[in-house]
Amino acid sequence: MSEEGYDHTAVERRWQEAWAEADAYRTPDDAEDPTYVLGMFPYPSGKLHMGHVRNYTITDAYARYRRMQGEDVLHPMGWDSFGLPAENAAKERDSNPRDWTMDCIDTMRGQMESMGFGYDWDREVTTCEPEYYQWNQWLFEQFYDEDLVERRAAEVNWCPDCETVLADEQVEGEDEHCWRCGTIVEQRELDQWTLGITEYADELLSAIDDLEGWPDSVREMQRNWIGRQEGSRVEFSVEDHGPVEAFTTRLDTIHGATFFALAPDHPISEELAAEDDDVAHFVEEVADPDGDEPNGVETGLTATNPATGEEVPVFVADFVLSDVGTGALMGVPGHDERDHAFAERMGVDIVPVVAPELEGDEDPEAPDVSEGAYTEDGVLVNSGAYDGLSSAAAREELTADIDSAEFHTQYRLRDWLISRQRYWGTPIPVIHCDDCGPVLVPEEDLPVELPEFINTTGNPLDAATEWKHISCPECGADAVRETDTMDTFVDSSWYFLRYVSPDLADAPFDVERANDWMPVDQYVGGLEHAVMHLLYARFVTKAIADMDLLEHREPFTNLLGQGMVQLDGEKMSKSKGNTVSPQRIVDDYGADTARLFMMQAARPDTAFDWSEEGVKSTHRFLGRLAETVRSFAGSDAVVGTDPGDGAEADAADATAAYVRSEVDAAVAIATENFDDLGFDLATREAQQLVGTLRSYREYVDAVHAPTFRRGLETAIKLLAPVAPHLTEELYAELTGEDAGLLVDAEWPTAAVDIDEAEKRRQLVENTREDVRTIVDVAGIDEPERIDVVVAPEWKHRALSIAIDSDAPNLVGELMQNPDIQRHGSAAADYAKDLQAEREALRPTLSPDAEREALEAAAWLVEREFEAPVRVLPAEEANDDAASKAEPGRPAIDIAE
RNA sequence: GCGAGGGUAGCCAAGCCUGGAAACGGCGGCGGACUCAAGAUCCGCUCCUGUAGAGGUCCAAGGGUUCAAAUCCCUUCCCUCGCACCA
Repeated sequence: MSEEGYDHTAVERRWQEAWAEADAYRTPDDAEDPTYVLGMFPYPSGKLHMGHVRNYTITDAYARYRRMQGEDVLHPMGWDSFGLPAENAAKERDSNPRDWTMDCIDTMRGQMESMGFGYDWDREVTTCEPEYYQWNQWLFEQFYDEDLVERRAAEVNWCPDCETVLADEQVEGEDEHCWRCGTIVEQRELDQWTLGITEYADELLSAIDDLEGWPDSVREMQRNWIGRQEGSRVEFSVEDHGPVEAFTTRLDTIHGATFFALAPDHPISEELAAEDDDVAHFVEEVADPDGDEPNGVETGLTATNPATGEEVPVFVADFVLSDVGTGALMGVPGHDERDHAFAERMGVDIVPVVAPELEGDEDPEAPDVSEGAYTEDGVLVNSGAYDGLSSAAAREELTADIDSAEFHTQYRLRDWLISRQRYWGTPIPVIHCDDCGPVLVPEEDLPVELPEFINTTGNPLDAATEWKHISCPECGADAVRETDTMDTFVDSSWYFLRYVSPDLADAPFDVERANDWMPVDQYVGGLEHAVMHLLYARFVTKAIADMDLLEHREPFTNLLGQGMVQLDGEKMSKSKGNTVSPQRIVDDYGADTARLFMMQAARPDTAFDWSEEGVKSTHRFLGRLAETVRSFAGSDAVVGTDPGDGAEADAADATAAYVRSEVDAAVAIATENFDDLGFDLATREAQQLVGTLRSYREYVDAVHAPTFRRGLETAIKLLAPVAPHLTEELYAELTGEDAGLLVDAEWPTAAVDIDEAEKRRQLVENTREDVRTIVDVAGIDEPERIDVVVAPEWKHRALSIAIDSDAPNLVGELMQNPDIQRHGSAAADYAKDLQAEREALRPTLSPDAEREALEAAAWLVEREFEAPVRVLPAEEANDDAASKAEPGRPAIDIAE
């Protein structure tokens, strides 16, 4: 008989409408500390892809689960809708970015609805609307007032394809390519706006330790990115040029500093290049900062080593980077591999000044550094008065003793460059006046709205002359607007706050409500944002907190980085042409199938392969589920069914008792897994329960209706977060009109704990396997009767005494117990067994629970071997069998 | 080079934090029930040996801790990701 399946299109549409009608996902403003579940909002590129579907299925399933647990839930969605693709698309189509973006948003919102994602659309946030981006401008001005905004001339990353600058975080890989388009970036010198994220470097770093709900990988990447290093600044006096500052983490090695090196673009190098052809030639022709070889040129100058007073040669070298430290360094070839290589090439002295620490009183001996540097900490030698000090102590003392030296902590993190030479972004609210310089647009004049799009080769804002020319707010003179817009990561650095009060007209967010609702409890998204978005959001949250606008200093309590959806082990991508269209899957199999397949395929944070076979199998499962519910709901059995758990209805029905215990087990296990986002295991459990119910239905003439009904209702509820449409439909068919919507229904509770449930399953499974093994190994063709004999009570007692006992002689202790002792040699034998395995003993089910579990499962054995099964207490069985039975391992006797 | 995360049966993938049963589930393969047949569904098997539930070998490789290790510790190899002439 074939499964007829179900009409997924009709079912899904029906319930999407019903949910909308009921406003099922609305989070009222007076909700108290709702569970805040958030997926990273998408860039509206036009169509949902599988990555989106996975991301948003995870948040939706979790949000639905929490809601069924009785929690208020905040689960909003919005659009990260500024950005270059819209501008490019507009140019290609001779349209404008706004219309194109809005079309994309409409399409994607429709697709999200058809996936059944339950968002509170009243809280939708769209960053390209002035109602949103005015607050980017407002925040920019607050940051300005807090001295967190700077305009500075700097060497910046320029993407020639995007025709704009990029922040350091947006340049990726060894080849330094643009994060968005992959083009190799160039350097340009420009006046640009930056936000002072470095002010927060220390806190951004140290607070990572407390982000226990974040993946280690992300925490580590952020630590690396911030790149805190403790060391000392020290000045070397360069002949004719005065003191030059260098940074070092190894001031203890300063007595071995035998040269001094400057970056090719260090101011002194540039001065020297102007008058020295060799230096100029090196800087312009030879220097190769990306090469493996440390190249350099002798300047002929010397510098004074402040520790030794000696004159050491000064080089311009390409391995010295102007944006690391001070762009100048002291070279210690004895204790740094790269300095060593350079010194060998240039013929500079190599002097060991740190020796390995030795045991006992032996005098430390300078290491041989002729072939390679000794880079470990140790004990100082060749360092005059500092000889014998440990490296750590020497760093302290030298920093104190050398006049120009001071402790300094250095970061790799740079300020966040937010200027972009693009149209489709938030205008930076600044006016440039020849007399007054850059002036903020007065708060009452915000927002600075984007002018009409002009299709031009440069920045359209430059071409918008009418918009651009304005009078200075301070002196009234003719002035021009800033034509750079903000990095779109500014938009996403605080959008999670806007959802709290999306329509608020006089502030970016409602402070009191944000204090109650934030932080986001569960954030889900791709880890390509591990540094960029997630670091900016943390920074902005902290800065806002310091403006007394928020009591929270971290935005996201728990972070899940969802894994990729792959095809044949490869990432799906348009360029590879190996994408699977979510739309097609929804058309062919329905949203529930797509969602359930994805959630059961793997844990949400691991990559998995898309499999059409798997999708089909999931679809067939949903068909079986529908058939099972419908044939029951449409039968006479359901009439007059008490919706209680039915446990008391017919205690003698062992098969029904088995089903009930499996229902409890499924609830206990699925609930625990939902709690920690283990959707694969949770849905598996629910699917297994459906299988159990179907086996039960097939085996008995008539199911015990209350039990069966509870089983179905449980399966429906356990699957509801992942496959909401079909379960809603079946819930209505099973419970009738009055029960209300499944989205609002209560999560089921289990009568057993996981430990108990697993012990039962283990016992049943082991016993069934033992029967199979015996039948197989003994070559029994058609068993006549199968007896399962439960261990006598006294053995259970002996076992539990043995587990608790720490007596040296266990046999002796057990035999002192009269209840055990009176079983004579059988007791002695068992006691010896227990003694032998003493350390490995583990608690089993109680004798009653064990017998009950076996009786309940007897039908499985009867069905499989087509022979009657008796579960007997030891007293009723023959002595031979009874003597073999042990707690957790019943004796089995099969008659042929 | 530094750092993080991994390597589990033919394949995918749980378990590892909190040590205790050849190790969940799916796919593929094999056998059986149902069927004229196919599909679907259902019941088993799928490391080796074994005529009563046993024995052996096993979770990248090697070593260690422990009564007991896929699980804890160390070393090595391989994979993935991030950072990197970082002073």
